[in-house]
Amino acid sequence: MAEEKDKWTRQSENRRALETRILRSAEIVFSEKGYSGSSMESIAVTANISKQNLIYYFPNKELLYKRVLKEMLDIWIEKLSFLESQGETPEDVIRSYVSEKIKLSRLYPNGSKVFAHEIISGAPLLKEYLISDLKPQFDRDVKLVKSWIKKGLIDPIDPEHLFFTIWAATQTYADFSVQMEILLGKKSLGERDFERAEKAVTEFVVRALGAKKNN
Amino acid sequence: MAEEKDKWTRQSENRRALETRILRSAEIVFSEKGYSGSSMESIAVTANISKQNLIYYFPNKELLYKRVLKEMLDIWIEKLSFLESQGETPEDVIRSYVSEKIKLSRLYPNGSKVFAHEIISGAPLLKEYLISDLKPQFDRDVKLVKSWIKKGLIDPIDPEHLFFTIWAATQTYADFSVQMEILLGKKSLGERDFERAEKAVTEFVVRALGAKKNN
DNA sequence: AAATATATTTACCAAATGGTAAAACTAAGA
DNA sequence: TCTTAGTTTTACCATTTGGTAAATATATTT
Repeated sequence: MAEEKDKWTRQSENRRALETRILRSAEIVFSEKGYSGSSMESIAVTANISKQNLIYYFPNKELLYKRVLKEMLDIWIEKLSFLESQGETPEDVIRSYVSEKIKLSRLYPNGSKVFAHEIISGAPLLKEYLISDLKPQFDRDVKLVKSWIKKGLIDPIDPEHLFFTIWAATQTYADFSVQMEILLGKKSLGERDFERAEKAVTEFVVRALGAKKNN
Repeated sequence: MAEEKDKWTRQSENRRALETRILRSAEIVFSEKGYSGSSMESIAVTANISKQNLIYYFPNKELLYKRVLKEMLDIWIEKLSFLESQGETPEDVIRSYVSEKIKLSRLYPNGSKVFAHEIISGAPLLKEYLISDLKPQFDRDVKLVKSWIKKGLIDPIDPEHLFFTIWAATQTYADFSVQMEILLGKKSLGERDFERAEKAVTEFVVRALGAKKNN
C-alpha cells in the first residue's frame, strides 16, 4: 500500500518538479523579453524540454504567463500588508515593510521584472487585479498613514506618494540591478549590497517621515 | 534662389517631419512591447505609413530602436547633470535635480518606458553607454555628495543609494503611471498630479538629507 | 502480463515576422 | 520639357511563431 502510494507520488512529484522548473524558466525568459517578446521555444530550451512537451504542461503562452504573474502576486500579497507588518510604532512598521520589500527584490528578481514589464506595458492582464486587490489594500494603508500624521506620530507627508516612493525605491533593486551593477562596478549584487540598500532606503524613509530613531 | 531653396527645404522638411513621426510612433510601440515584442508592421501602422516605407527610412528594426534610445539618452544627458543643476546650496541643487527628473517623466513617458524595458531586460544594447557615459557622471556626483557630507551641509547618507532612490522615485512616474492611475482612481495623471509628485518627492529627499528648508 | 493512464516525440500548419528587389510614382533641377 | 533624385508601392521570401493532431514511449493499475 505504502509502495503503491510511493510510486504514484514519484510520478506526480516529477510532474510538480518539472512544472516548477518550467515556471522558473518562463520567469527568466519573460523577465528578459516581456510577454510578446518571449517565445515558447526559448522557454522550452531554458527548461531543457521540447516545445511540444512544454505545451503539454502549459497549453498556451498566455496561461503560462498568467501563472508566472500570479505566483509573484501571491507572494507579494502574503508578505506585503502594511497593516500586518511587524512592529508597534510607525518606525517599526516602516522598517519591517521596507526590509520585507527589499528582501523580495533579492529573492524574486525575475518575478519582479516580469511584473515591471507588465505594468510598464500598460498592465493589460493585471489591471483587474490592481483594481480588485491592490487598490483596497492601498486605500487602507493610506488611511493608516493619515492617522499617524493626525496623531503626530510622523511628520505630515503625502501618503499616496509616500507609497509610490517606497515601492519604487525598493523595486528598483530587482528591476534596475544591471544598472547598479555597472555603476557600483560589480558583476552582480550580493548580500552585502542588499544589506546596504536596505539600510539606506530604510534610513531614508524613516528620516523623511521624521519618525524617531530608537537605536 | 530663395524659391529653389524653399522647394528643396520643403521636401527635406517633409522628410524630417515624417522621420520624427516615425520615431514618436516607434517610441509608443517599443514602450508597450519592448524591443523583441514590437513589430515593424505595428510601428508603421502607428505612423500611418506602409511597412516598406518605414523600412525606407529606417532600414532595420535595431537601428530604429537605437535611435529611439539615443534620443532619450541625449535629453537625459543634457538635462541631468547633478553638478550643473541650478542652485548654490545642496538643497537648491537637489530640488532642481528632482524637479527636472520628474519633468522628464512627464514630458517623455514613452522614451522613459523604452529605457526601462531595456534596462530590465539586462541592457543588452545600453551596457556600453552606461559604462562609458553614465558611470563617470555618477562617480562625479557621488563625490560631490560625499563632499557635502564632509562639510556638514547634509546628514550622512549612503551617496550611491541616494541616487538609486532618487532615480527610482522619479522614474516611476513615467514607468508605473498605469498603476498610479488605478490607485489614485484617475484616467490619467495630469499636471496637478505631477506637481504633487514633485513636491512630495522633493520634500522627501530634502528631509531625508536633513538639508535646511529655506521657505 | 494486459490494460490503462501519463508523458514525450514527430509531423505538420497557418499566420506573422524582418527584410530584399524592383517597379511605379512624384518632385526638383537643368 | 527632359532628366534625375527622392519617395512609395507592389511582389516576394525564408524564418519564426503559437498551436493542433496523432503516433510513440513510459509508468501505473488491475
